[in-house]
Amino acid sequence: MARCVEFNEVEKIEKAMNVFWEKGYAGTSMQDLVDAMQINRSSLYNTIGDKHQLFMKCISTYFIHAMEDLKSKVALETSAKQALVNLITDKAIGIVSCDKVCLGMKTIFEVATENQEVRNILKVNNEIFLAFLTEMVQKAMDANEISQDEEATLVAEYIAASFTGWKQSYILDRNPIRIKNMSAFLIKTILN
Amino acid sequence: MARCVEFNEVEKIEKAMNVFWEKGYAGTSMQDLVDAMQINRSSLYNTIGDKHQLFMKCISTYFIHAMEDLKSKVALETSAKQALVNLITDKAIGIVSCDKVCLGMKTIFEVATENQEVRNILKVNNEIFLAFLTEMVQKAMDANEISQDEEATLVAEYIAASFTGWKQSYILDRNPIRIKNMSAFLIKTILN
DNA sequence: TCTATTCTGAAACGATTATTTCAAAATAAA
DNA sequence: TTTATTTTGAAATAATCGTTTCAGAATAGA
Repeated sequence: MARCVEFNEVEKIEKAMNVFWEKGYAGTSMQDLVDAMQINRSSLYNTIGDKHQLFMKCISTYFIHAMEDLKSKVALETSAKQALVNLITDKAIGIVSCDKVCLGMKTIFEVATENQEVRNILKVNNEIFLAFLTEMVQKAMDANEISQDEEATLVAEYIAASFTGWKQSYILDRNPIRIKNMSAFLIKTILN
Repeated sequence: MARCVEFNEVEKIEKAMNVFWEKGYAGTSMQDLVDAMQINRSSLYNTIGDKHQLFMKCISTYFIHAMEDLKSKVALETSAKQALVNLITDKAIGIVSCDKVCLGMKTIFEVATENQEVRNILKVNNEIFLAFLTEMVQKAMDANEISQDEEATLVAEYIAASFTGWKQSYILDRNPIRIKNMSAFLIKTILN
């Protein structure tokens, strides 16, 4: 009976995601968003909602992509330990090959402390990631590839926390060697 | 010949610092600042400058306080290793006893990537902190209190990066035990 | 007390903020 | 083609943004 939406929502969300990624939540204006998304202001409000709702969709999309990327890379490896080493090395490379701050990390420090809803979606997604990591660590332990002195959960959390620390270091120093050394050190101390 | 400034600048800067600390740079308005500082808008612009200049002063003040705090705590300890253990433990406790994000960390992720001047002041102060940490690690190595397998600089950077990672974890999970376990694990793997 | 200078308070600045409104264009079914 | 419904574009909204202006209050030296 009526006209249909003309734009691809997923595609537009991804464009919005990149703006938030670059400027942060408070630093991004609706004007920035409609410019980047190439969508009309009222279409945006009609189909997606306000700034906060759009942001939530962006965060979700971001994590879906991140997990897909992660799983595709791990899937190729049969040894759990080697998969972990690859994952850590890959993260270290990822950190130094992009000067932007990962949207997840940026959001944790900018909005998660004040906005309950944002904190919650980050928390949930982080737990999915941690569960995935824990499973890998546990597999490596079961296969006797790495030490079983610590609990798998702790090791997984420790690895995840390291990534954020490396990014902080790289934002300030822009020194890829430091990140490489830290990742090598993490691998050495954990996966022995 | 003329009237003098009536307010204590240092005192006002500290009040401004707390606002930025809570709301971030973009999230803080000049209105928020004049309200918290209890100072007139024009007095603020006359004596301190615009938002950016005020922010820079806040960052400086923040780091001065942080370093003073750090040095006073370390000064009491004679063993370099024990001083390191205390420092790490203390940081872990600090992270879980405040739901706010450390102003330094918050700023690194919010503004440092885009604003050269902010990045630079953070970088300089971070290097002072790292130099201080490195010296402690080196002393502990020289005294044969900890392993000398790694370079002192790397160990110091690794410790500093861990703090940021722990904060990220705590923002999401609010789980003090996790932070305690991670700090214990760091101490165990590094200071042996 | 007078005068020169500076600080102070409040109002005003134009630009931008997020969001809403509404007439006109578009389109799917009748 | 007509009609009912929805999208779209642009303008308008009221609020807030960072910053400036300026008359008047305050004060230190003459």
